[in-house]
Amino acid sequence: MVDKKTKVWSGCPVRFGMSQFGDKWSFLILRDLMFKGRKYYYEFMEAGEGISTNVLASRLLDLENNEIISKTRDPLKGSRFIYSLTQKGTELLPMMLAMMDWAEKYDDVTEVPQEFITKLRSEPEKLQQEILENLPS
Amino acid sequence: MVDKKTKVWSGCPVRFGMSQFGDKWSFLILRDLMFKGRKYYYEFMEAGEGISTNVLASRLLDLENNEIISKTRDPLKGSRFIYSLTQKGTELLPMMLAMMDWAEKYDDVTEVPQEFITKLRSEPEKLQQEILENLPS
DNA sequence: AAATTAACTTGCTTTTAACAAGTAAAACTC
DNA sequence: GAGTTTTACTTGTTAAAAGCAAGTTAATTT
Repeated sequence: MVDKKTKVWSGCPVRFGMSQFGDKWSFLILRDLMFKGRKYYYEFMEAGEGISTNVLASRLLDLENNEIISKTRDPLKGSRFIYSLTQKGTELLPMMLAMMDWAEKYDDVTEVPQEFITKLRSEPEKLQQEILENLPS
Repeated sequence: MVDKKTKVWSGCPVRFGMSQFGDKWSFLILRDLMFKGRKYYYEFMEAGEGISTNVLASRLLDLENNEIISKTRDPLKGSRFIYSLTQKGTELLPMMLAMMDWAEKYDDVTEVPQEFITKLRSEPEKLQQEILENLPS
C-alpha cells in the first residue's frame, strides 16, 4: 500500500494524493498507461525500470482499489488482463504533464521529443486532448 | 535518498522527477514550503504528519542536493536554519497545483478553501503569481 | 494431453522507515 | 560567564517495506 498506516489521513489534498498514488512505482505505472501504451502486467514488468513482481502486483491493486485504474480480462486472450486508466486516472494527466514540463527543463538528458515539449508549452489543451483521445477506452 | 540505487536513472522525465522528489515526505515538505509558510526544521517536524526526525533530515538534504531547496542560517537567530525553495523548487508549483485540483475533486474531505480552488480553476496564472509573490525570498 | 503464456504468490534477504534517545552549537537568562 | 534553553540534527535499535528468486494457477496454444 502506498500508505496504510497513518490513522487519519484526510484533509490535505497533497496528503490525499500521496495516499492514492504517492510513490515512485505508481507514477511510473501511470506514465506507462498514459504515454507508453502499456496495459499488460508483463509490459509493466518489462518496462525496464526494475520493479519487482510483488511490488508491481501490490501497486496495481492499490491503484485499482483507489479507482485510478481498472482491470478487465482481455477478451482476445483470457490468460491476460488489461489495465487501463479510469476517468479519475486520466485526470491525473495535467499533473503528469506539469511534472514532465519541469523535468524537461532541469534534466539535461531527458528523452521527451522536442515536438511534444513544444506543444506542451504552446498548446497544452490540444496536446492533452490528443493524448486522451489516444488512450484505449 | 529518494532513489540512490538504480544505476542508469536518466532519460525519462517522470523517472527524473521521482529521483528528485519522488516520495511522500518530499511532497509534504514542498507543500509546507509552498503553502504553509513553514521554513524551519522544527516546523516541518511539528506539521503533524508524523515524519521521523532522521527521515526529515535525510529528505531535506536530498532536496538541497537536488537544488530544489536551499538552506541558510537564520540571521535573526543563529541556532536555526531557514529552508526555502530555489527557482527550480518554485517551478514545481504548477505540478502541485494540478495535483491539488485533482485531489479536491476526488477527496470529499479536502480542506482547500473554496476561494482557492475557485481561483485555481478560473485564473490559475493569477493564483500562481500570488503564491510566488508571497514566498519568502 | 502436454507445453506455454500470463499473472500473479510465497519465502527469504536487504534496505528503508519509524521510534527513542542522545549530541552539539548558538543563544537567551540570571 | 555559567547554566539553561532552543534548534537541528545524529546514532542505535526495531519494524516495515522493497528487492530477489522460485513456485503456483488459470487460460491457451500445439
